[in-house]
Amino acid sequence: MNYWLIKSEPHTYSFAQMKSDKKTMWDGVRNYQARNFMREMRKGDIALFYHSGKDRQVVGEVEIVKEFYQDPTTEDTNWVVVDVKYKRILTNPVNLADIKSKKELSEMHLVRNSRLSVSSVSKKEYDSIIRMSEV
DNA sequence: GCCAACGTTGGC
DNA sequence: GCCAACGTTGGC
Repeated sequence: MNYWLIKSEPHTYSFAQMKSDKKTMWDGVRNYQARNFMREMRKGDIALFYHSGKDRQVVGEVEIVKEFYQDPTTEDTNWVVVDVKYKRILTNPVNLADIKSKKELSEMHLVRNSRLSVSSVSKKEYDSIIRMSEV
C-alpha cells in the first residue's frame, strides 16, 4: 500500500464537501508530475487531504477507490483522474508550519515543491503526520 | 497583495 | 535546442 497527498483550495473543493459527497472524481490535474503520481495510485491506497491557501493544513484522509482513467472533462488524452472516497477527518489538523518544523518531514514534496498538487508520501512521513494529528 | 518557484510557450 | 517572457500556484 502506498500513501499520497492531494491538495485542494478549500474555496474550490473543501474537505467538508468531500465528506458530504462521500466519493468524488479527482479531476483537473494539469501537471505531468502530479499526473504521473495519479497513474501510480492503486485501489486501497490512502491519501492525505490538504487544504492550500488560507488553511495550509492536512485535514483528513481519503481512499483511492478507482484507479486512473481518462479525465472526462477534457479531450486531451494526457490527463487522467482517479476516484477517491472520504475516509476520516483527522482528530487535529496538521499545519504546514508544523510539518516544516519537523526534520523528518523536510524531504516531503509538500515542503520541497509547494506547487505540486498530487504527491507521494512515504510510510514514515505518513505515520509521522498521523501521529502529529493525534497529539 | 506580493513575490518566489515552477511550468509552458514561442521566437530565434 | 535554448532561453526570455509570461502565467499560475501557493506561501507569506
